[in-house]
Amino acid sequence: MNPALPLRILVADDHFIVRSGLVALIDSEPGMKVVAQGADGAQAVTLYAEHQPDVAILDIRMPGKSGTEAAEAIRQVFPNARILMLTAYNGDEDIHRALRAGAAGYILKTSTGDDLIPAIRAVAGGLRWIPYDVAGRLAARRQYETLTAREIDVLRLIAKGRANKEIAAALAISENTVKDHLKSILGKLHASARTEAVTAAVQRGIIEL
Amino acid sequence: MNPALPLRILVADDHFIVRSGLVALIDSEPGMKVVAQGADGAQAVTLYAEHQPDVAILDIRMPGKSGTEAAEAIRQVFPNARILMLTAYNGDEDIHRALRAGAAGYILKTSTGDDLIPAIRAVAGGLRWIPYDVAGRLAARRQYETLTAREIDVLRLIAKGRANKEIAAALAISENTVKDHLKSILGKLHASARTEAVTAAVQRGIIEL
DNA sequence: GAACGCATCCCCCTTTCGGGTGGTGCCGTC
DNA sequence: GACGGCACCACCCGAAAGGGGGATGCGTTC
Repeated sequence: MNPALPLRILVADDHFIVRSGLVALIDSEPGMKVVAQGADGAQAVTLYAEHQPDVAILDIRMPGKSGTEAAEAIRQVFPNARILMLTAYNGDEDIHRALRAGAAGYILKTSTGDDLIPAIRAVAGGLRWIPYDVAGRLAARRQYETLTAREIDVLRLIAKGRANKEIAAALAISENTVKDHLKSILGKLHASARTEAVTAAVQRGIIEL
Repeated sequence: MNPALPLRILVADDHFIVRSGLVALIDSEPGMKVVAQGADGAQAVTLYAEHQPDVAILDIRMPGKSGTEAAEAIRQVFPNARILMLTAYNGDEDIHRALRAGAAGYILKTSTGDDLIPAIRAVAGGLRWIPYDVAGRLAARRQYETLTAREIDVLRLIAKGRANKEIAAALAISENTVKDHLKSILGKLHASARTEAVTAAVQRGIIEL
């Protein structure tokens, strides 16, 4: 990477105002500039392939394809993609998801330019950027298994308040099978009741409300 | 208000990046400029009194004193304060709280400059500014009664997946009473099961996950 | 003081849920 | 071909949920 050339950056966030803030902060910094902007994960993937920037800054929560999904999609095609995940929340789940999806670092939306710019440079240089206060929490984080497509189908209907019998009718399967999927969901999410499963899944970004 | 003088604007948002975006968008617009920035509701109140801007743009959700609380505090001292509420979410509950707190307008963080600038001018001119889709929802909005404080206590524990018996123990009341509150919650939110009540309440901004 | 909302408690009942055990067929991996 | 994961189905059973009913006390509002 030639230090004489400015860092080329892609930003993706569903909030136009946030994108404007990022652009303002980045473009006013010598040696880096925003070359593309997207409003959701799907756009981020397309724009990444088109511009192949040095760093992609993705909001972790976006409508449609989320930042994590976009990161996974990008890194399937460009395994060396350097991704900096942006989030409004400081929850462990978001952070872990970001890193698992292949992000090299993450920053909070509360970050000032004094934090954002070094983070971008670090990620561009192939380093990781993880805020100190949560680096330790990550290791002790509780693991959970991934849900299958069918389990997520069931979970979405559970979130709508549907009873097992109604879910069975909607998916054209037996109520026993719905219960089977539910058992599996409860086990994987370490939940003891359907309501807890739904809130846990929402917090982890598995489903949306 | 003299049209020759630029509109003086206060922005308050806990996300530095969002503040930067607002400043960039506003200051690049002729006839308006940001005169003060705050990171929470308390700062917004102090800065408002200090600068007495033409328009205050407040994030509805901030740590400590929220945007709605700040708006109420400001309008107690300055009843003619023109407040534009900013939010990432468009839950009905947020919108109602904002308008009830005395906000003249309401914009989403997804808004572009083409939406933000007219909103500021409208509010500065003493008009209301409600996004079209929000206005429609407000009119056609499914009416639901407000929950009591105790019902929200119960609902929060339900959202955590607690059983009625556990909730009774946590709140030091009888399980029958918990069931009574739940019955009331289900009726008020037009839900048929506790899980649906939780998702409906989250979507309306009554509780958070 | 009557009416009302709120919080509290109690009973009843039926349905649903959650957890256990068992099985089949399919598909991909080792 | 054996193994594991997945989707599917079945049965049992105790616990939990939810939908009725009625009741008390305590404030506030009319």
